[in-house]
Amino acid sequence: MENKNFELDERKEKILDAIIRNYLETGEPVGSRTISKYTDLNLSSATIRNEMADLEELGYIIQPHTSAGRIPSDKGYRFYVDHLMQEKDREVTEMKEFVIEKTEKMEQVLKQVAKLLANNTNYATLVSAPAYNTNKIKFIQLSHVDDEHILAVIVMNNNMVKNQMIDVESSLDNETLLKLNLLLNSALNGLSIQEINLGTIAKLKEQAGSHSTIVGEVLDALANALNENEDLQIYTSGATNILKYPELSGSESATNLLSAFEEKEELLSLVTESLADQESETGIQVYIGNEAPIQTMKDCSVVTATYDLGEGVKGTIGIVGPKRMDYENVMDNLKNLKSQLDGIFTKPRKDEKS
Amino acid sequence: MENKNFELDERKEKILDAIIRNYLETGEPVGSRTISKYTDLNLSSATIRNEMADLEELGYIIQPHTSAGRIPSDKGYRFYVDHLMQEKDREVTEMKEFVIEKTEKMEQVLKQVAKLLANNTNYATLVSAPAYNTNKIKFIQLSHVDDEHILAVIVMNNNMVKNQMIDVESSLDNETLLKLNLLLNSALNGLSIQEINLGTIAKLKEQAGSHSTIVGEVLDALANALNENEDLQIYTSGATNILKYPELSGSESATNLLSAFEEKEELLSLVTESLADQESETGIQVYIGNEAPIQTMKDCSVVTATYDLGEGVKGTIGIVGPKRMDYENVMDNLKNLKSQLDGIFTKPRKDEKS
DNA sequence: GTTAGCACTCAATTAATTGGAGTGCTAATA
DNA sequence: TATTAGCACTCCAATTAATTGAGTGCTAAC
Repeated sequence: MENKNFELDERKEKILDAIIRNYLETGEPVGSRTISKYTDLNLSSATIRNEMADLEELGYIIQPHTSAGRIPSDKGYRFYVDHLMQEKDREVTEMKEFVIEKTEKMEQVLKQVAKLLANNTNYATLVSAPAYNTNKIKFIQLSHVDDEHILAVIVMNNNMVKNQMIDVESSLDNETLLKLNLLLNSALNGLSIQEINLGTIAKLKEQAGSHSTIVGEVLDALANALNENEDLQIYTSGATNILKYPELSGSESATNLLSAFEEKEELLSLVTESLADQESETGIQVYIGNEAPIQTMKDCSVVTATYDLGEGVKGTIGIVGPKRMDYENVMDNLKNLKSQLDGIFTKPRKDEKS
Repeated sequence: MENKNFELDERKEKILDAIIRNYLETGEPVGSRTISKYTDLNLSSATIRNEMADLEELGYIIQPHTSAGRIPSDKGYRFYVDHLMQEKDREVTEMKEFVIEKTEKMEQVLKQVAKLLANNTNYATLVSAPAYNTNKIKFIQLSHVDDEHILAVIVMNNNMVKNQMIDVESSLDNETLLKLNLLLNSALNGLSIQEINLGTIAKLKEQAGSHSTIVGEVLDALANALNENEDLQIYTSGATNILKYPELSGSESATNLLSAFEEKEELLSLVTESLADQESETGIQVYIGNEAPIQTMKDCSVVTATYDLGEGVKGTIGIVGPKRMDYENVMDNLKNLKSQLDGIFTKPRKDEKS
């Protein structure tokens, strides 16, 4: 009655909690007798039955068929995640196995994170590379490769490097190349991709004079190189874990899920959605069943965390599994990895041997 | 009797052929009555039965259980592939859908090839990036990025580009950098990775004088960049197709296969093996059942083709599916793609619009 | 408000039944 | 001697029937 929430009194909450916990463990519909013993409420199964009937009416649990036990509904899971689940706030340092090897290559790290998470949770995981669209150009260089090709090397703020080969009609002499280099650098250095607008471009081409076509190509290449790579940098692991859960592997949705993880294109919308959805203070989002951003995952639960490298550069870590998911463990893991990733690539790393 | 092969007379061959073709189509064990009608031999089912008994004794076909039809054994498939199958030698040009969009990026092309093949065959496919270890260095450039970093850009013969960021203690002035560039290029241009031996290195370091540590780092970076990428460049597609075939998806081997395609590490040995196994004049290898290079695929058939970019640079295209595989179609597709890939990256490409 | 008791329901397991495709063998046929 | 028709036999696969048991809802007593 005096509980903060109107629908459920404390006893109902406890019973719901017990039902869900039990179901998470066993995966079997749970009956009144089980609860009667499982809890410390000292109530008979008959009483539990009455309460369960109420809980079902309120939509928190479901009976797969008459004369079966109850399983949590989406609403039930939601309530569990929001109110019942106790988040274990272990300190990060406790978990030795989680220490990420600091490698030069971001790619390696992210792959490793995906794998680590999959191993720890037994669900399917994905990690998106950070979206560097606010990142700035640090340095551009055109080099003569052979008579028909110029190589454009672009270095970004975070020391990410992009290459683009450019075909040219006729060979350029060194002097022109040097001039173009100078021109491009003075015009573009310090700008982010968004900041390169039509004005900048027009001005640049004007200054380039007879070589404006080359400049145009460089700009195309720039946009090209940066977009293309951002588009689809998602690392996944443990997709086959999906098959471990009968509630998923049975239906054809399992195949769709596996395909999604193989093609990765569909996962992109999951990432963007989750990046947009950051209301919670923890930076962790939970999608249950139909709440999931993409239809393919309507029979799953999806938990995502957004890691933040500072300056608006963000990426996503995600876990996809059955609704009957060990939310506590999953969120714990995510929180942990998130805190380790936050800032890892921008932080100075002086402790390396080489 | 006067047949080139000792075990089977012509009639038995025809019957075996009919059995296998029928089984490839239907996936069901095939009985004597079916064959009696299917072929133009005009034999009664009883006669066929006798012949089938012989074929079984010789090991070409198998009876799943008494009172079932026969299915091909591994030996049967092998005979089919080697002697019975007719390879349709369509000209390449016929197949419009196969035209590969010529993109700048090798990666894109290979991904596309994998996908194309998976779509055309409904099996799982993999494409390995070519091993460029015999490829030569075309051009090296060190650039000043900031006070603590130098960027090494290495362009190979085939216009492949590698980057490696190098940490330096203290900033180098432009002149030194220019000198180093000159030195590195004159020493290393035209060499393949194998050709850079200790002598070259010692000499190079000597010439570099006080900057020999930098040179060392560049060489490390070089080896590093080139090895690392060669290690594990395998593109896959259609792995989930495996689930379409009951004989695979039933057992747990399906999960193992899917994992192998997800992790990709295991596939590496498949690639190396198939590169080693090139006896056939067509450049295509067929592994049936236990012949497969890796244990995970013992219940499958694996067909690989080796494409050749010239100068010893080679890669593999592979298909993994059930033993009951449409070998003709698969080999046709592989031959086709192989011929399109052969030399594609080294050939001059003048027909592009830009 | 709680509980014991009882009749009822329904999935899941196991057992029994049947149908049919296919074989192997034998004896007749060309 | 090779081929074929005929028949008894085998065994999987699919169907139906019987059994079990966990769990419920309801009622009446505490």
